[in-house]
Amino acid sequence: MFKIALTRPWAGFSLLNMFKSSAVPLAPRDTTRGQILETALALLRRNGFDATTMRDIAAGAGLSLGAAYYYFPSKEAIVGAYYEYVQEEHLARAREAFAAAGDLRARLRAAFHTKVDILQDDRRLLGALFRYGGDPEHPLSWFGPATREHRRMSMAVFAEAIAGERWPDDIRDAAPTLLWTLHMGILLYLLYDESPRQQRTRTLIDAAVDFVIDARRVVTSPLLRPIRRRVFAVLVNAELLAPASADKET
Amino acid sequence: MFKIALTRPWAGFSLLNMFKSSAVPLAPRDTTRGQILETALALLRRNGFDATTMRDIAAGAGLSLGAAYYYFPSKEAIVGAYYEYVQEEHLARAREAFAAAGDLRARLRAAFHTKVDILQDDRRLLGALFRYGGDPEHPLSWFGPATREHRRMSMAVFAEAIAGERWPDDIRDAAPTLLWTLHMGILLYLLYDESPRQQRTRTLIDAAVDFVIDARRVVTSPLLRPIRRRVFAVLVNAELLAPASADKET
DNA sequence: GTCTATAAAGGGATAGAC
DNA sequence: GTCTATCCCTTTATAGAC
Repeated sequence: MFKIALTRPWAGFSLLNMFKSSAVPLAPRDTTRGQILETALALLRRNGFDATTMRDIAAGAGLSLGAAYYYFPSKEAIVGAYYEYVQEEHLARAREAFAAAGDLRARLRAAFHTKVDILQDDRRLLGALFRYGGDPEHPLSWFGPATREHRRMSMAVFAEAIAGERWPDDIRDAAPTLLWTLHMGILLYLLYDESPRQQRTRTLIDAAVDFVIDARRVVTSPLLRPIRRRVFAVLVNAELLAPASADKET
Repeated sequence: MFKIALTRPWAGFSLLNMFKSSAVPLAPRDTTRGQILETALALLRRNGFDATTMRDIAAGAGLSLGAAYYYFPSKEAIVGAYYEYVQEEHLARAREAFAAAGDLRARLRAAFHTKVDILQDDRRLLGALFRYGGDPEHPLSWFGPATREHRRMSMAVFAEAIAGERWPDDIRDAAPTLLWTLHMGILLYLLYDESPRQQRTRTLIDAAVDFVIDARRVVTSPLLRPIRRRVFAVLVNAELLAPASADKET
């Protein structure tokens, strides 16, 4: 098993590492790998995960089945490559929007809307990714240890969105995680949103951001400090929140 | 296709209807169906969804493959039957705990803990159910239209937990949905909880309930009424919350 | 009506020739 | 790197025994 694996491009790497080590953004048309990815994503978007077979993908890319498996160890790996692309694209688009700037409300809206911009037409594919969330062992699970780095990068976008505002330290630490959680909820909503052009998700985002702005005043109130303390302590203890970072020089 | 289907016990029913119409609780050992279910659940619990084949199940129950398919249209249907069982069991156990009563804190704890009691040893199986959540069309999706009745029943347990307390009407309407959402989050946590006997999930539940008790005071405050109103309006509009029931005679 | 036996289709994945 | 051939499994469907 090991010997054989070494003859393949993804040998010795976890699925995840493979995606990350691809210097290629998503689909450079001139490589075989790029052709497979492009074909696969078109098919996956159109027909969903189960209805798209590796045989379809190989045929669409003008290759044999075995050749497709040479480039991707599994169908899941192809979906994983798409996930990497989404992450990079979100960071890029959000930063662009942040540069145009605006107040906190505008930045938060941008953080959520750019993500939905990217995912809006790929809801069936999103649903395919969702399935791995139930398996802690799976390298593609959104909540598993294997994707910790993914989550960290995803949360970093929200950290950038709220940077430059004055926050109590504990809230600044917790906010990216809380916003990421909200964003996961919004993505679940998007999955089920059958309104034209997913307008309802857009409306929900704006309302959710308004709520966050409102909640900011309430939650930062000194009156609620005891509750806040206790809640954060519980979340840290449950490993749902990173421990407070004391190293904040500057 | 139609003619053949009519000779089978699940003919003319959706997958979901089939589960619901089963007068059998879960596994009455003396029926063939019960034997299949019992065998299947033992295998699914031990080996997970993908590693358990219909051939294993049939063999374990001392039947042919075809016979297994006679009773269950698919492997998913077997998992679905388990889901029905969980629902009924939760209602029964929670009601028993509610009868022993106690204050709101005790009742809320009971509502969450009884659910975890039932699911604790079946985390791999839970993960298998999770996968359908990404597919709005799937009859077993936890968030799809096909399982609306399931959710309603699940929320009803939480409605019973908070019954008998004094609440503002809008909060009484919203609370079961909010508690159900919290409970889904806790189940996700349970899925990933590798601590001995899932002690961390138990701790999280207790803390979450404490938070709900705390939050009750804050959220019902007249000062927050404007925010509350706006949030509930948004959630109703997003169809995440049922419209306020004005028909509350008595 | 209930079940067995079996086959065939479809698809993920791998082996090994070239 | 690419192909063909093949394995294995799920699932559907059918014929027919009891």
